[in-house]
Amino acid sequence: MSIRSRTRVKDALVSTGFDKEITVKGWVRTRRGNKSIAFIALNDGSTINNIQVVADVPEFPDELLRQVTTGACISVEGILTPSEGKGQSVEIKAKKIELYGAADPGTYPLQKKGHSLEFLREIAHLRPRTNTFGAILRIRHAMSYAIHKYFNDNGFYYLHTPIITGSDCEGAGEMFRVTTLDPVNPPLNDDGTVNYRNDFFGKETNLTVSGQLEGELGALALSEIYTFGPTFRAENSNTPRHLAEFWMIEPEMAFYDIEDNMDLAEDFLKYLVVYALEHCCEDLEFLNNMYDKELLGRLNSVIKTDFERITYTRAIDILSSSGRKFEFPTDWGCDLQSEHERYLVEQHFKKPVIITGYPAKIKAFYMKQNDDGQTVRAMDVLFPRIGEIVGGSQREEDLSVLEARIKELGLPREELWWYLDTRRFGTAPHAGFGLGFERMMLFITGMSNIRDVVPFPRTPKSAEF
RNA sequence: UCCUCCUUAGCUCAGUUGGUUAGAGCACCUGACUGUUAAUCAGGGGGUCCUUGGUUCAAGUCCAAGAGGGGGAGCCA
Repeated sequence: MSIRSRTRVKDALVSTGFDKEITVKGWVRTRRGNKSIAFIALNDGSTINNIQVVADVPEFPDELLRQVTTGACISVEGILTPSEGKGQSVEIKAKKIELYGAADPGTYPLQKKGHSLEFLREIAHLRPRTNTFGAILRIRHAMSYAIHKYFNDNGFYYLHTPIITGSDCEGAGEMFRVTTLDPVNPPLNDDGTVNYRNDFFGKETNLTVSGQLEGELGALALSEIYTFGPTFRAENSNTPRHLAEFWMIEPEMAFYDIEDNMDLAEDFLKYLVVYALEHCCEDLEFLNNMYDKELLGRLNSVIKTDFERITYTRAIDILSSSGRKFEFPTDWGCDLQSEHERYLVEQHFKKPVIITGYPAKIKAFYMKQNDDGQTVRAMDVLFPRIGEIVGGSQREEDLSVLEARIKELGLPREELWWYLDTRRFGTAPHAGFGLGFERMMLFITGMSNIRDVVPFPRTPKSAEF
């Protein structure tokens, strides 16, 4: 028999093939019992639930059972039977137990009792074996799949935008440099600056902070594309909502205006929530019970409600006439701060809010300018607890307007020649947005720290594992 | 980067006004128990009180600096 032939715990738990021999493999969560009988809770990650293995102690070598402790990995051959005890419907009467790997109980860091999330972050190599992280990682997989499924089913093409970029004008944040030059003794120009002509790419390169500009190139050929890949920001952001390495989904669509863009974002977000509720029910129930009693209620309410759509100007009016004292000013032209966004979403509307029509001067160069000459067709989707989860816009497709804007902001026009070419040749109205995958995961799982919804978080001063 | 709080056993935490040998629960080890459910019961081992310096007759406790972590803010997704 091949070593991989096994019944997954998930399948065994719902099987009615009683009195037949099956093999399960996994990691021991707990072992209870006495001199004559042992109960082993076994988990293989296929589900949050464990299967109970029952062993008649005298039938197994002492040495073997002594090593079947929390954390050990074993293979069990036995008979699937309806459980004699309460608490589970099926169990396995063990006939043969093979120990793949012991886990010294004195030094194995994970215990049957709950650990703090802070402690688990220090042992991120082992935390996937906990109920919490098993659930989160299964949900993370399901959400990744749902993203691809949604776009595929709606005629979008998955475009792979580059991870290494020679463009430093994306303007989304500080970048990580990519180089093969000797950091101790790099070649220098006469003026003392680093000479990148001899670097691997012959120019200065960085890790991408956004695939949007390249995404637009794809949309202006394939009509509807999306990207879904890692994104890197070297900002010194120390918050529960920021990572230095995170995943971003960026759909980009030709022949969409800002209204179509909002419709897509709202439909997409609701689709993901529905998908999670339908496919990750047990994991979500666990998270609801252990971490956030309002999680399921919140998820269910979001899919039933229309997102509130307001302009920036209206948002400022609401904030100014709210009678609330904010730390930051709410004058027209000021950027909305966290406290403003939270007030709008959590106090005023009590549901997701999409804000459009931001002042041009606080938004990026590529956003479509409105006829008022003041505002741009930007949109931010604000979620309860998370804040900004989506940021997007209709793009400026008019070459002369775009060039004027680039000049106004002092951006390096020459480096954007390829981007501007799309407006020069067969330009089209188009729009798109970016969704932070881990921010979506925060909302879906109810976790409060973004470091707990990614397997191996990278944050300032932290790149362990 | 700024503000603020925290750091005591493997984990979670208590430790009074500065005062003898620093405690608890869980975990671990030993033993008891023939269906357990975070099993239960009895016993046992286990400490660089984050680091460095200072105040004091005396510091886990007070002061200063540093390190690590949490929360809030900024930047953003």
